[in-house]
Amino acid sequence: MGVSIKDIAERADVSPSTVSRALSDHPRISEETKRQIRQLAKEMGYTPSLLARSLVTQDTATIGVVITEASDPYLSDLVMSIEKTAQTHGYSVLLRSSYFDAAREVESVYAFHGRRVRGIIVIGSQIAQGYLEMSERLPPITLTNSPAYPYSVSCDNVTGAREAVEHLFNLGHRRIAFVGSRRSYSSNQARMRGYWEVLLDHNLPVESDLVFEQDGTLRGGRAVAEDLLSCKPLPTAVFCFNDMTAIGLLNALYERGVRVPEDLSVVGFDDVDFAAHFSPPLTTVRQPTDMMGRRLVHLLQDLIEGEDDVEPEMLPTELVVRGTTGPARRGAR
Amino acid sequence: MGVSIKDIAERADVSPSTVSRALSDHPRISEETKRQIRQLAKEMGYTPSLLARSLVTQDTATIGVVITEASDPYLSDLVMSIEKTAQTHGYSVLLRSSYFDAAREVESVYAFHGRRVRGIIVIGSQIAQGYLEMSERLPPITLTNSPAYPYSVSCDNVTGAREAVEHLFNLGHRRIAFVGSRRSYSSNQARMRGYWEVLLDHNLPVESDLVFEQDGTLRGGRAVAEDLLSCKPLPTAVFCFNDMTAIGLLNALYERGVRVPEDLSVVGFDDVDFAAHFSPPLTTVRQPTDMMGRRLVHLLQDLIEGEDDVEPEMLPTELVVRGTTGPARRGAR
DNA sequence: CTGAAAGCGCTTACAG
DNA sequence: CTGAAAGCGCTTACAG
Repeated sequence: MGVSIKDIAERADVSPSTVSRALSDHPRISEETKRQIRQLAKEMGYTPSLLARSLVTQDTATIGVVITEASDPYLSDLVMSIEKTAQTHGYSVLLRSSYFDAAREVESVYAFHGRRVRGIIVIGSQIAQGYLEMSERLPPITLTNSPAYPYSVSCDNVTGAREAVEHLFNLGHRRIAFVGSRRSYSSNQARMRGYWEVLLDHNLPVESDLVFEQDGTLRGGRAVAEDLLSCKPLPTAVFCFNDMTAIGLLNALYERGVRVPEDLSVVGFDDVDFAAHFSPPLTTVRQPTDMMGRRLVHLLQDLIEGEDDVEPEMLPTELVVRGTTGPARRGAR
Repeated sequence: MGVSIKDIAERADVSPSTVSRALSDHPRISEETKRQIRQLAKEMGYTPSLLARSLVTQDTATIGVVITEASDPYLSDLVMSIEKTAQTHGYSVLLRSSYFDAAREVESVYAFHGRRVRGIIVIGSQIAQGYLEMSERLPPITLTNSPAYPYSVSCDNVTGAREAVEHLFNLGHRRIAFVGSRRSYSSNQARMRGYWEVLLDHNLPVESDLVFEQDGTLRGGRAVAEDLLSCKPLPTAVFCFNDMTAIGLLNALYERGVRVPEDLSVVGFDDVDFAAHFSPPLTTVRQPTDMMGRRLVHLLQDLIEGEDDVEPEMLPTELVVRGTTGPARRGAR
């Protein structure tokens, strides 16, 4: 159907080998021949089949990215950063969603392998350590926020969460709630741990009815408001798993006439683009999203090149204090 | 390196052809042989190379998606919808960003062609009609919001914009500003046209200093506030190219003490997820994002299958009135 | 400087 | 029911 190297060879009256070499600028082909063949290739609208090339070179120059779902700007920013870095390094990226389902995640990984990607990045893996037991025939796999997995790039979720909760504590808050995400999520576990640690450090009781499990979405944040407001005594502050949850919650609070931060302080996590654009602007923990994308690709690159003695990476977060946190209500102390 | 059909053939003491057929459940292979070979394949950790298969079947079962940049939730939602639909139809998706640059866009299209994708979706094309003059050797290309291009899925930007501006007019607004995006953007042109049409319909002057060119980002929306507020007399309402612009603007207005909607009404476009979660919730024009993604893939599918007599599709929008629009200030009428 | 040949890992008519 | 052969579109030692 398309134009092949053979077609060009015929027209140029040379062998296919020569065409191949001319096109890849092989040193031992005469300039004259090269010029002629390049010209012909252009005329005939030739685009080399990377498919065929990959088969012989054993290099598809492709990486696969498994994402849970991109309805979270943090995740799409991460994907963009990965794609950008990958492209810089000459890789194409294949994308696939797992919809938070372990089976679909694994299926995607195998589908990628079938396409002979050089490496795979799984964002928000549901099985994390599970890859250690199946990595026999698979290409290198890199994970986010799974610091126990040897090939991973995480942000320091525990410390980030600690800083957020310390911040609340320092503002005088003593009843601090946590709205988490899915339990299977390692980043959720880490952030919850940070939350607990601070409470314990300050001899505050860890009350299970101040801990809520949600799904990291706007809707989840909205949905939790009801339960949160029926706690008694009311918490004076809430630390949320991520910005989406925080914003959903803020919205529901606003509708109910709960003032932020006067009645309730709220902290998010991620510092997505529009967190700063919310009113009041959201206090949150910034993740080095762009950096994570870059490190993820570089780590994968190292693994692809056979570099084996790599370490899990842990990137620092940064507390960004804005308008949704303030001193605890007097009466509540 | 990996396990191939040949390796299995040797171990099973049959020919590679038989292995291939057994694995693809060919009817004329004995059940016994099939079972044995499947078993062996599993044991040996065989994953067929779709690369090799594609080369012979001339079908990579892959489509390419060119995106401008996913920092806009509308765009990432669209990509997700495309990916979901593509996966349902057995296609993998290759992703690439153009960063609003025509050259990078075209480069991406050719890169996809090199990988022999079956079709390409370009979101937010910078060259639109340009594809008509180069489609000779390329796979089918489908565009968004370029209704003049024969293979496209658009939402009815003109009508959507008209409804937004009519809504403002009906609230008594007579000085209505427009904050647009890049001029090269066909959806921007269409929305601007809708804006103009309504003004003309009502014999309102079209004032060029009420029309601003921005870039469709939060930052762009923020940046325009200064200029907008220096118009005299002040406009009483603003129609924005998209929700990101509107939210950036709202934020800057809030900081300056301009009340919305009392002092200024604001309308967005897209109805991204968190538009409803903003406070006040954003009045906007809803795009059928999910539907667009599905139609885009189906259209591409038709073209791939040789279905030639397709029509550009135009999907309806829906005005969603929420909290950022209200009656014009008395004095301003 | 150029060509013939083998091979990447599959599929699929063509025989038997 | 199974195999040998050709071929998809390239690259790359091996010769000359």
